[in-house]
Parts: sequence; C-alpha cells; structure tokens
Amino acid sequence: MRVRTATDLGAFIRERRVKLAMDQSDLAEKAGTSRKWIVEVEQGKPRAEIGLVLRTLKALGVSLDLAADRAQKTVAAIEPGNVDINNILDSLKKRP
Amino acid sequence: MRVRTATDLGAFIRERRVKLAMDQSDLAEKAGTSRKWIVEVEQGKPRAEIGLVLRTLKALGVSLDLAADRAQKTVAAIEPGNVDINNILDSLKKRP
DNA sequence: ACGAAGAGTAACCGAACGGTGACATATTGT
DNA sequence: ACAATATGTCACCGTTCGGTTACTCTTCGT
Repeated sequence: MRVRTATDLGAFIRERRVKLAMDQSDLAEKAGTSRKWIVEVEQGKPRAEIGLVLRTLKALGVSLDLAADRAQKTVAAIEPGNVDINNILDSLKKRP
Repeated sequence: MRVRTATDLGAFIRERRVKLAMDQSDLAEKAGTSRKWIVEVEQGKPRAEIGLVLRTLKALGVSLDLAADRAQKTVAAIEPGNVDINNILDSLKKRP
C-alpha cells in the first residue's frame, strides 16, 4: 500500500492489526509502546515518532520500502543522454 | 530500499537529497521544516515525527510502500485451507 | 439481562520536540 | 590565500509528546 499521509499509515496499521486478530493492548505490548499511542496512531496522528512507528510495523510483520519516483529526475539526469558525472566525481572525491 | 530503522531512513534521505543536488536548506524549505531538523533526521533521529518525514519524502519525490510480510500469517490463515470467516463476518457486520 | 472485552477519551507530568539565530568547521571555487 | 558555500552544533523557548491511570461507551458472548 502506498502511504502518503499519517492517516494512510493509521488505516494500514489498524487493518493489519485486525487481520492478525490482535487488540490494541496486544499490539502496544508487542511494539513496546502504550495503548494510548496505538489509538492515536490509528487515528492518523501526524506527530507520532518514526521510531515507534517502525517498531509497530515490525510487530505487525510489515515491511517498509522507499523508492525514488520515476517521474522525478535528478538534476544530472534532466539533460537526456547525460552521464551523471557529478555523482561520479563526488564519490571519487569522498575516498580518502 | 527496505527501511528498518531511523538510521536507514536518514541514509536514504541524504542519498536522495544529494542525488537531486539539493543542500539541506533547499530540502528544509521544500519540505516545510527547518534545516536543523533535516540534519537530525539524516543522522537517524528516531523521534522525528512522521508527518514531517512524509512531507520530506514527498519533497524528494520518494514513494513509501507498506507490505505485509509473506512469512507472517494472519491467525485465520494459520490453519491450512481455511476461509477467513472472521473477516467475512466482520465486514458484513460493519454494514449499516 | 448480565458481565467481559475492546475501544476512545481525559488529566497529569517529565521529557523531548522542532524552530530560530548564531557560531564553528569543513569543503569548494577562484 | 581568500571568499563563498555547506554542514554540524549550540542555547533558548514554547509546544507537544508518550506513559499512566481511570473513566465512559459500545459490542460481544452467554
């Protein structure tokens, strides 16, 4: 599922929790947090901390993947047919 | 990229930012946050809030996907060949 | 009809957040 | 060598966090 907002996240977590037949207390314990926090996150709290979110996803057996959108190009790739010379130079420069 | 920890997240964000030839100030502005926050997140701050993280990923043209791990099964699916009768009943129950 | 279980809410509290502005180091281009 | 740029760090501050405990309100099984 593609997650764009905290609300998406909350919906996914709840759905997954229910599918695993856990109640909020179960999940809270497994994720090492409080039931109150689970309630808030499932409601889409945007200020929840990622650390807890990641632990919660782990407790739910959910993996999180990031991918650069094809639509958005790097500056070096905007000119068609270009080699990304800047990145090549950068990575060479960083070696001691 | 699979993200398991806040450190993973930070590394990905930095990598992506550099590829897009943005500095921390650029990204902070685009994501609607402060440069200080970008610094901390790139360093793997586990208590950063997801709302800002999601905005930052958007600013970087990165999509976030969640997927239930195949390994972990729902309770209803543990018994082989079972129909997930609980979920069916639940969804019927929820209709007004 | 009854009690149990799940979910949402409230008040309280210390701890940490994120923004600002300034300063200190790298690192870069000329 | 110099100035410009980028990154990391600091102190300060108002705001909000997350945990705890207790209470309500449904919904459920019996």
